[in-house]
Amino acid sequence: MGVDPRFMRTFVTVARLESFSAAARELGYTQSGVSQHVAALEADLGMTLLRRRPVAPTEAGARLLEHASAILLRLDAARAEVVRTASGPPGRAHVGATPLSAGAAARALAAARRTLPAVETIVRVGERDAIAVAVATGELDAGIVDGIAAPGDPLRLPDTGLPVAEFVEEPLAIALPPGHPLVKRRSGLRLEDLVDARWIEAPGVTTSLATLAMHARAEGFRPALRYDGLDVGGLLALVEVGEGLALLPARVVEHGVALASPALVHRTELLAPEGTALRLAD
Amino acid sequence: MGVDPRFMRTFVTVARLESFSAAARELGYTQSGVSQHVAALEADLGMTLLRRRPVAPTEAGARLLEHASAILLRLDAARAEVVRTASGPPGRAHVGATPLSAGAAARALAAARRTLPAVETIVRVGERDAIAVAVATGELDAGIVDGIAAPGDPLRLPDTGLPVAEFVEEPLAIALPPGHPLVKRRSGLRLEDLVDARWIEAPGVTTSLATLAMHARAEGFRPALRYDGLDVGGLLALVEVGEGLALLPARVVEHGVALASPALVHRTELLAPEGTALRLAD
DNA sequence: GATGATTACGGACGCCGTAAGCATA
DNA sequence: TATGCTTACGGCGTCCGTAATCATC
Repeated sequence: MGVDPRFMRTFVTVARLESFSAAARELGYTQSGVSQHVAALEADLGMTLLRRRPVAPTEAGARLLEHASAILLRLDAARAEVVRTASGPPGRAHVGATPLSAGAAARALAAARRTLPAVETIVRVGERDAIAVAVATGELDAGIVDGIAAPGDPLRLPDTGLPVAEFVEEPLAIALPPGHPLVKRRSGLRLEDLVDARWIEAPGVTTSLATLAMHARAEGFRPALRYDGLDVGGLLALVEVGEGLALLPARVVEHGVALASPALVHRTELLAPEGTALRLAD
Repeated sequence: MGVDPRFMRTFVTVARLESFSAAARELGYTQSGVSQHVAALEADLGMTLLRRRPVAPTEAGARLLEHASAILLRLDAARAEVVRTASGPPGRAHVGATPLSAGAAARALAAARRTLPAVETIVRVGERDAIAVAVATGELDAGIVDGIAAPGDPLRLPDTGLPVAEFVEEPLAIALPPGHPLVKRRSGLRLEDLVDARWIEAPGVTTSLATLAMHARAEGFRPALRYDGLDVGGLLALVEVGEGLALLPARVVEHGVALASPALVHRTELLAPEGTALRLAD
């Protein structure tokens, strides 16, 4: 009846590794134990969740998987937040940042240095959701992430219950190669006008084209090229040689055209438990 | 180490009822069992979660509470969604609707009647989050809810993993008493211009003033009057006699002024598991 | 036949009720 | 003193490992 969350943990591991025995190794159980975990889940729900040999989720198992990882994440977040209340003054400041917010992270740390004692400090640059998860689970003490959103709207992050401590919104611009006819055009461009343009998919740096399409409420936005780097310079270089366009905060775009005003903004959020010493304000 | 989710369930119940024995009665345990549940949680997390006599959450307990209800909801939603995959063709159509979307619900049902067999049908009108939760946990088969949002943005609902099957967006208007100087003004009004107006807080019908303030990115919006009804007519009547203003879909507003265009829209969403026969389209 | 999942079984642990103890209003 | 939470203890169910069985590539 109660369904131990560890069973779900083994279930998602088995599904990910597509193997009972591999999951057993990873989790420190025996092959038999893993089998029993899955069997218990299946008995509790009254249906088979995995097809065996090859191991693959059934229809029901696939549905459970979507929920299971979210639940496990939130469980970890809950534990982390509770134990955080017990810890005294911070002896460390491990901060995560997305590439476009690394500058903001640096300034925030510098400002905090004035009041903070000399604690061990680490800055880690990574993908947005990964940073949010790391902060929620207590692996990091604060995170600064960015993305595009409607004005006033929080970023769409994995559901961890983590509060947005602060945020800053900036105008967006479409980065273009220098000399492009649209550069420095008087009036701003609407995103919908550029569905058929050659876009660069750079999920590590800026919003993926899929979410961009959702905000523009338009189909299309097919990637001409994919950039897997975690830095803005590389992406801008690709734009400059004409490989494609990218939507970025106007601040970092040298050659480009502003986005028609209030539809979308670039948003930088500070994710941290209450009482953080960091400030985004400039 | 594993923490049975039932422990969290008892924990939130104890916190809600502020009593171990009352929680025991409600959950069908003995007083001793409840005590042991809480003790197990406290032991697992290594800190006390509740102060006794009077029963009140500690700092750590309060943090846990925020997560616990979300986790329990998602657990119920996961179970409901998995068992739904097993159920064959629907033998019933229990549909929930918020007051402002009851009309849309009626039309959707009428349209579905053409293809659907004569199944038992119930329409329940209720508060927005309650309907979302009921659909997620399988209590209802579909829900139609409404609220205000930025164009293209989904409504902010409790995190259940439930997909938005369909949605419709409409312009908003500020309902005014007839003869009000602003009625039928040429240009639309911005929300920020009306922070100091007399607003009616009607959480059962339209968005609460708190979320309204968040979208307008402005403080203020203090309620002049609170309306606890679940119907639009009563709210409009209050507006008409000059008790205050309300933000509503333009469709239902007879005397009023349109909202300056693209900032906010009224959004109606169909919440249902995949494969629903309902359609919002008109 | 080898790899890998399931079933059988036993020890240990954990859940929960009964009943006694203890603290606070 | 009474109400209400905690602790002691015992039965039963559950978890998980070892080992044997079964199935699939």
